[in-house]
Order: sequence, then C-alpha cells, then structure tokens
Amino acid sequence: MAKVARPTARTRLLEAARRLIRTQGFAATSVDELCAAAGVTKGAFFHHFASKEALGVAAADFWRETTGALFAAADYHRHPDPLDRIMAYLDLREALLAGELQDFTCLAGTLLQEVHHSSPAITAAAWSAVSSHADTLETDFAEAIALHAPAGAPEARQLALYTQAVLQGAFVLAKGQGDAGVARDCLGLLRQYLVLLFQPRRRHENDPST
Amino acid sequence: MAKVARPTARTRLLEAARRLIRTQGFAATSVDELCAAAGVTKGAFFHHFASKEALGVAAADFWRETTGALFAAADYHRHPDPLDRIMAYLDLREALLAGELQDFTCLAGTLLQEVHHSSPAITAAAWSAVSSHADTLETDFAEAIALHAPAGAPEARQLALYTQAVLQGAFVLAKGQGDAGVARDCLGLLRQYLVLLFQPRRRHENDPST
DNA sequence: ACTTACATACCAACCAGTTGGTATGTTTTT
DNA sequence: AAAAACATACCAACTGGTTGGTATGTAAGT
Repeated sequence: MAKVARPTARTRLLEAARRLIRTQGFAATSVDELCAAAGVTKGAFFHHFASKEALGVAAADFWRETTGALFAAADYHRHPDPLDRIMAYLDLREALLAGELQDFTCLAGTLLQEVHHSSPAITAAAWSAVSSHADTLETDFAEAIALHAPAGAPEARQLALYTQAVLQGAFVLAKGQGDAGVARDCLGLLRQYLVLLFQPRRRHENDPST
Repeated sequence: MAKVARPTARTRLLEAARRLIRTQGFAATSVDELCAAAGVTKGAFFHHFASKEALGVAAADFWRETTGALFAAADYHRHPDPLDRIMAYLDLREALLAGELQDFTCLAGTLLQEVHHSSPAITAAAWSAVSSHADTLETDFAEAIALHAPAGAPEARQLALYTQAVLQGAFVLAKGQGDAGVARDCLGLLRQYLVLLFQPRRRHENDPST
C-alpha cells in the first residue's frame, strides 16, 4: 500500500507535463518528450492516459490540486481581518515570483491561451483551476466588504477574478520582458487599488470576536 | 507601392496568421494550414518567409503596425484632459470586446505565452508590440500625473504596463469562461482604480499610516 | 538578361497513437 | 492451500500521417 519508494509513472508524467508545458506550451510539447522527461516509455504513457488531450486534462487537475493545497496550507489565513488576509495573500504571490519564468507562471493560464478553441475538456479543467482558486479569494473579499463596507465596492466575485486577471496578465508581461520585475510592479498597483477601495472613511477598530 | 487590386501573398499570409494564431496558437498552426487559409502554395510561403519562426516575427510586427494605426487613429486623443483620454481609451477597449474570442484577444500576448522560451526573435517582436502600445499610454499617464498630482501615484510607465496586464489577464479569463463578460468586469475595476487614484483629495479623515 | 513572385514535387524527421508482449500482483475457484 | 483467472503496470517496436523545409521549374515584370 505505502509506495514511498518512487513516484509512479503517472505522477512522474504529470510532473514532467507541469514543467514542460509551463516552459514550452502544450502544443509544442510532444508525447515522446514527456516520456523522456519522465523516464518512462510511450506504452506507459498511453496506459495511464487515453490521449495527449487526456494528459492535458489530468495536468490541469493536478495543477488545481497541488496549487490548491499550497494556498490552503499557507499561513496568510491566520489574520483575523479578511482584508489583512487578502494583503497577505498578495505578499505571498509576490514572494512566489522567484526563480525562472517557468517556476512561477501559471500552467492553467498557459493552457487556456493555447487550447481554448481546440479542446473544451482541457479548457474546462484549466478554468476550473483558476475559478476554484478565485473561490477561496471570493470568501475573503466578501467578508472584507461586509466588515469594512467600502463605498462603491464591486462584487466579491469580481474582485476575486480581477485579482486573478492581474496575475495572469503580469505573467504574460513577465514573459515578454524576460523577468518577474514587471509582475512585481503589477502586484503593487493591485495592492494600491485595494487599499484605496477599502480605505476607511470613518475609523472603526472593533474586532469581531473569533 | 500601391497594390490595391488584391492583397499580395505576403499580406494574405499575415492576415491568415493573425486569425489562425489567435484562435489556435502558434505551435498548433502549421505552415500548410496557413498556406491553405491564405490561398497560396508552400513555395510562396517560403519565398516570403525564411522559416515558420520568421513568419511569427512578421506576424508580431504586422500586429504592432495594424493595432498601432488603429489606436493612433482613434478619437479618444481629442480630449484636452489626459485623464479623460485614458478613460476614453478604456471605453474604446471595452467597445472592442465584441464578437468571438479570436476577434478581440491579443496576438502578441498569445505569442508571448507560447514562445517566450523557444524563440527569442518572436518574443522580442511580440513584446515590442505590447511595449510600444504601452508607450502611447505612458505619455497620457505622465501628463495626467503632472496635471492632477495625485498622492502616492506610481510611475507613468508602471500604470501603462499595469493597464496592459489587466487587459492581457482579462483575455486569459475570457478564454477560460468562453465569453467577454469577465473581461468587461475587469476593465470596470481598472477604471475604478484610476478614478480612486486620481480623484481630488477630500479631507474627511487623516490617515497617518505610511 | 535578370530579378521577383510564385507553383509543383518531394523529403527526412517527427508526430500521436497502436500493437503484441512481459512481469507482477490480486481475486476467485477448486 | 494450490491452481486458475483476471487485472495492473509497464515496455520495445512499429505505423500511417503530418511536419517544416528544400529543390527545381515557370511566368511575368523591368
């Protein structure tokens, strides 16, 4: 039961897919290349995945699960004030902008750009990854709006999706510029928007007991 | 120079590339497919372009020129106040969110996502398209900052690039959701950020936080 | 005569996917 | 408990079609 010795071929293929698709894109990554990177044969590939498209779906699901677990385990949730949680989330996103481009850019966003027209299945899985991550933000935004009652605030869902849009766009620009600097700047401006939006017009320091 | 009768093979190839790459991506678009869509033979393709990569570079340059001309000719420049020009620019961008995804998404952004690691030449050309468009916005932002003197405003360049990031991210989300609605929402929130940033300071409460 | 602008025919490499097989469990029957 | 039946995980070799790119030809403009 306990198989700790070595990741199974399926897992190694998914990890190879995560790396290769983030660097090269989906269409430019061949099945042979994936097998070579994972150290398995083509037979193993098509044993675990019915097609290259099925691997794309599985890779998007794998991305949703791994990133979901990463953010769920992060400690920005510890802040009692939901707005503090959101700011700490942005701090975390900024801290994650390290290493090479393929180390911090989003697999789901890359997939969406490429396959939105050719593969509904991959599109749905990749969108699910983005959307479910936005869900976790939406909760905090909804609480922040309820608590701080800013004037003219958009819906929580819109704020959550906007946050994801800024991140996705920041990745595109980072790929153009070749480094994460521009992405960092974008996060700074997003942070300023939220500060301006939630800025107290009257100061209330009462803390909801939790 | 004036060949009005029928677009030359080169132009038809570039138009086909614009359409096909926006819908399918660069890697998923084959030379044969491009030739068929443009109604030319492979000989014509390789007469005008040394390689598929060279076509990618030319397509990015074509994109920069055509979109550059479109925005240069738009009438949002007529407003005397630079902030009005920026808001009218956002109105135009929102109005352009019509039709199918491949009709309003950005060729340069799509190219950047795909080829940032495999083709420095295409990356440079696509980034030049984004960057030169940001240049035109940067001018307006610089004037708006000088005129309205908002407190804590970022650099004009950062604002221009942030605007592009929001647009690029909005396109990614639109591809995930399958329609432009989410992109429209993102533009709305970007507009709100600029309103908050440039709005004249009213003194209701002093916030001594840094 | 010479360049430009195409067209036709072709190629080696690569592509996703298939085939037939082996080794190793696991479950069911006897 | 032993044998039979089945399932899982993987592999090496192969296939038909597609890929980007080339070699060669031709017709028109200058």
